[in-house]
Formats: sequence, C-alpha cells, structure tokens
Amino acid sequence: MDIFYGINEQDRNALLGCLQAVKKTYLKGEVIFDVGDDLTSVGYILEGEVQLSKDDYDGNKVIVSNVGPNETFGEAFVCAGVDKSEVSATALVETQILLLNFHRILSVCVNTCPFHKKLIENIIKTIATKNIMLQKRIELLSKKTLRERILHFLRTEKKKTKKEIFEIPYSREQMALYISADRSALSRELSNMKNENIIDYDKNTFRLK
Amino acid sequence: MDIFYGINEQDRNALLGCLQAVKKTYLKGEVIFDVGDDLTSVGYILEGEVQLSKDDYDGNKVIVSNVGPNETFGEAFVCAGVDKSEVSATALVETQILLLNFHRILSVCVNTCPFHKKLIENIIKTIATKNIMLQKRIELLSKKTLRERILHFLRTEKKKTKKEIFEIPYSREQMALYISADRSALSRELSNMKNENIIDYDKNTFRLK
DNA sequence: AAATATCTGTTGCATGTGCAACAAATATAA
DNA sequence: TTATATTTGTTGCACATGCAACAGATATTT
Repeated sequence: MDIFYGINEQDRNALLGCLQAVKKTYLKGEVIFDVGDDLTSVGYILEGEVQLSKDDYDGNKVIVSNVGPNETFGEAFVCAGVDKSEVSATALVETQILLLNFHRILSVCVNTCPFHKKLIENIIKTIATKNIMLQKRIELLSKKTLRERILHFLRTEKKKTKKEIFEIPYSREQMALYISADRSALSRELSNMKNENIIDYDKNTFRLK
Repeated sequence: MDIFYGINEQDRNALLGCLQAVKKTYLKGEVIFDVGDDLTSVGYILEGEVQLSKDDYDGNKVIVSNVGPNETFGEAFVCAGVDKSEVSATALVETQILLLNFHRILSVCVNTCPFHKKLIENIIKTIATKNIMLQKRIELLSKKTLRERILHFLRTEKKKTKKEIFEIPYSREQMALYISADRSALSRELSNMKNENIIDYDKNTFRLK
C-alpha cells in the first residue's frame, strides 16, 4: 500500500517538506542501512527494489521481505519506537528512495491539515495490512506437513485471482522460500499431488480439484 | 501495549465518549464475535482473557493469539479496512471488554486535541509492535529443524530476561504450540539437547551453553 | 545457432519428527 | 491423606522431507 494514496501532487509536495524528505540513489547491491544502524527515517521507494534481510545466529541470511515502488520499509521499527534497525536493507537493483522523517509525522504535525490526517490513516492502514499478511504467513508456516503448506498456499493464491485455473507470481524457488521448504522437496510433493489427482498444474498455472 | 498509555483519567473518559465505548461482559466460553461478523469496533479488555482463533480448511482450530487486560483485539482488521472478521474471539474466562468505534478515531476526530494525538500514536505503536513480534515468529517458524526452532526460541527468551539462567513463561504444551511442533517431539529433542550438553534445564528453568 | 546460465524435476539416502500409546511426575480435588 | 486430573517424558514406528547430485528444460547471452 502507498502511504501517499489519495493525496494530490500539491499536498504531497507540502508533506514531503514537512517529512524532511531526502532523495537518495543506491546502486545494485549497495547497503541502505545495516543491522544496528540508527533508524529515524523510513524509506519510500520511488524506483527499484529493496531487500530486507538479517543474519541469524548461525550466520545464515534470512530474507525478511522484498519491497518495491511506492512501498515503504522500516516503518514498523520507527513506529514501534525501536531506534536501532534489526534488519539490513539492500538495493537489489539501482534504486531511488525518499528518506522520510516519520517522527515528524507521528509526534509533531498531527493537528495541522486534512492531508496530514490522510497520511496518518494511510500509514495505519499500511502497517495493519502488513500485520494481516504476516498473520496469514504464520498460519501457513504452522502447518506441519509440506502438503498442507502447499495446499494452503495454493488456496490463498486461488482466492486472490478468483479463478478456477490460476497463475502464481512466484518461481518454484520463491514459492519454496515463502513456505520455508526445500525446493526439490516442493517439486517432488507437487508431482505426488498431481499423480494423486489432487491438483493439476503446468509451469505456474495451477488448478485445485 | 495499552492504547491508553500516558492518557490521564479525565482525558480518557472524554475519549471513551468519543469512541462510543460500550462495556460488555462475557461468560467463560462465550463467543464475542465470529468469523464473518461485521467488524466496526475494536475490543479493549478490562478484565479476563480472550482467545482469537479460526478454523482452517480441514476444520482444525488454529489459535491466532491470546489477549489479556489492557490489550486490544481486532484492531488490525479495522485499521486495515477489512470489515468482516477473519477470526473469531472467545472469552476464555469471564471477561469484561470495551467495544470502541475505531473509525471515529481514525477518520473523524483526528484534529481535535492533544490526547487524541497521543491515542493515535499509541495505536500506531501497538500495531507496529505486533508487526515486529509477528515478524520474529515467522523467522522462528522458517527454521527447518525442530532443534533450530527450540534454540531460536530459547535465545529469544534468554534475551528477554537478560539472565544466564532464565525461566520461560510457557508450559511444554504452549511452547510446542508456539513453535508449531509436536509436544512429545519437543520433549524428546530437549532431552537430546541436554544429553549432548547443548542446554541444561529443569522444569521451566533453562540455561544455554 | 551455439554456448552459457538459470530454473525445474528426479532420485537415493539418511534422519528428523509426527503420531500413538503408555509411564512417570506433578498438580488439583475430594 | 487418597483419589483424580493434568502435565511431561519415553519409546517404537512409519514416513515425510532436507540434502546432494544430477539431468532435463528453459531462458539469456554471445
């Protein structure tokens, strides 16, 4: 969700001033901020893609999420009052972002004008929506068998498209990552399910029976 | 987190009026709202405990979370603009709640007075904090082996208490539920880890080595 | 078109873990 | 205390799935 949704050009420019927006460009692979960095600004992506990740205890990289144009990142930490980042943000391609001073919005300028109100509504909606998405992913990851995870995943994707035959916007590898399974195990189980006539698929087009 | 944190008695009463607060009491086991119910209000628990759950595709009950005094529930849906509940809320014990009309806060009375501002800050902080918690649980559930989940869980608990020897506020069954594992498998793996001298524990008191 | 890289499917193997059934330990009630 | 209920640990078994290694398919580059 776009935090500037429903705010016109003019109001938006006023807002950007108030938020002390700073435009920055990062090259592919460049680190925007790292774990432990001070975090007072929120990133708003104008162009490109950013990956949020962290290293776990054993040094393995854990991908938290990928974020694209018109989306924000880091807002959960800032809004929760966490001032050091617990993840790192890296540009996956050449990326333009705006750094926004969220504290200004949240604790200074609330009572000024209608588009401020709109912005706050949008921010709340953004975080709340993310909340629901996270909740759903937890539900999926709570399934104990790979097959259950796959079915849960496919049902959700089907619901999104509202079609009997639907496409999923993930490669096998991405899908495996999302449901936290081994890629080859995923391929195998999809095969099994096709043989057992539970699902049918070709490439990224699926059908549930 | 309490959405009324830092708001004094008097302001709070004014707010409750504005939020069209309605006090309700539910008996143990009583359903507060069900999946699919219209959702315009957010619950604020004065006393008791509420369980949020839903039934999955196969009819198994999935526990989303338990919520206690001074906490809210349903706010993510309302704030995200989802008007039908995707979970059901049940009183685990006799419970008193306030039903608050959140739409009033979010889209009507923003620009009035300082404690409104505070309330909104609190709401944002509440949702954002929940966000981070959910994110952490996903990280845990993304671990592929039970042992990794256990270690992740214990490290997190240790960090909370900041002690070498720490207690966890979960029964074995609750712990198993949280890390989405079989209870007996959890017991077994804890035993293994103790034998391998990776951890030590007695009841709910643990030590990592 | 040829060469190369990336993605996807297949298979053997080892083992981790859910499940069930029961025993032991602990907590609660009578 | 004794009786009962609840929680926790133990074990055998079956099997699901991670892992590794490879082959085939598809996409990209030269």
